Amino acid sequence: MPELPEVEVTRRGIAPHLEGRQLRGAVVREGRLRWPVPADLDARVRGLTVSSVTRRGKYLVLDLARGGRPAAALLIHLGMSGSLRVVPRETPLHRHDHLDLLLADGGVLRLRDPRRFGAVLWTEEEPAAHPRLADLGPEPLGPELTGDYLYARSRGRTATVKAFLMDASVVVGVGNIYASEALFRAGIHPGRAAGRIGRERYRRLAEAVRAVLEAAIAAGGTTLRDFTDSAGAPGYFRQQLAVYGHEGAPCPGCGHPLRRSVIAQRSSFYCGRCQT
DNA sequence: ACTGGATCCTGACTGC
DNA sequence: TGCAGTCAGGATCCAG
Repeated sequence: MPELPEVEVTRRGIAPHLEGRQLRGAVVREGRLRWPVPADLDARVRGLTVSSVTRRGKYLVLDLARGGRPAAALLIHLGMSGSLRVVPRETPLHRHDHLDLLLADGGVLRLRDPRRFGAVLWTEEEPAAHPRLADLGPEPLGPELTGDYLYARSRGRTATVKAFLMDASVVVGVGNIYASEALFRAGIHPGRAAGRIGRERYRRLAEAVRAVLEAAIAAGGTTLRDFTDSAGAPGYFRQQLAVYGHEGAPCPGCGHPLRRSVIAQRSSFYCGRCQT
C-alpha cells in the first residue's frame, strides 16, 4: 500500500502520540510478518521511552531510550497493506490487527496488515547501520536527489527507467503509483531504457519526483483501498492522480487515451503521445 | 553489477 | 450463489 507519502503521513500522525512517551509493553497476536516479530517484544520494550519517530525511505524508525540513553530501535515497514493507528485501549480488534504497542498513558499504537508483507524489526545497533537500511539510496525530498545524480547512476543500465526509479538503492520511497505519476510529469516513457535518457530529462524527472511526493503528502497520501492515516482517515491524493488507474481516460495534457501496460512486472500508466 | 522472474499473503473483484 | 481466476500501494531472493 504505502509509498513514501503514505508513510510520512503516518509518521506525522503517530509521532505526537509517541514521542516522549513511555511504553508499558507490547502485544503480538500474529508475529508471522515478512520476518518473525520477536516473541518477547513485550519484555523488550517495557519501560523504554520513545525518543523520536523518524522515517527512512518507507521504513518508520522508533528510537527507544532508557534513562535518556539510546537503548534500541524498532523499524516498522507497512508492506503492501499495512497501517498504523493510535487508538484507545478498549478499541475492538480487527481480524488483521497483529500487534499493539502499549503506551503508558493508556493509548495503543496498533498495526493492521492483512497481507503480512510488512515488518517489525528490533535492533540495538545504530538504525542506519541495520542491513535493511544500510544500502538504501538517498531521500527524494532531500538535496541529494538531483538530475545529475540520476544521470550518473543510470549509465549503462538497460532496465526500464520505471524499474530504475523504483529501485530503493537508487532512490527510496518511489513505488508503483508515484513512479507512473512522476514519469508522466517529466514526459518520459516508463519503458525507456534508463541508460538511454539524457541529463536534462533526468533533471526534469528529479523535479517531478519531488513535486509529486510533496503534493501527495500535502493531500494526506493516496488511498486506493485500505490506506488510512493514524486517525483512520483516508488520503485524498487519489483525486489528483494524473495517470495511475486511468487507463483509457483522456491524457490531461493532450487528450490522447492513456495506456496501461505491464512494465517492471507492475501495471504502468502513461500517455503514449506525451511520454517519449 | 545488473536483470527478470518467482515468491510471500489475504481480500476484492470479475466472469462464467 | 459459488467458484476459479486475476489483480493489488513492496521488496527480497535467486539464477543467469
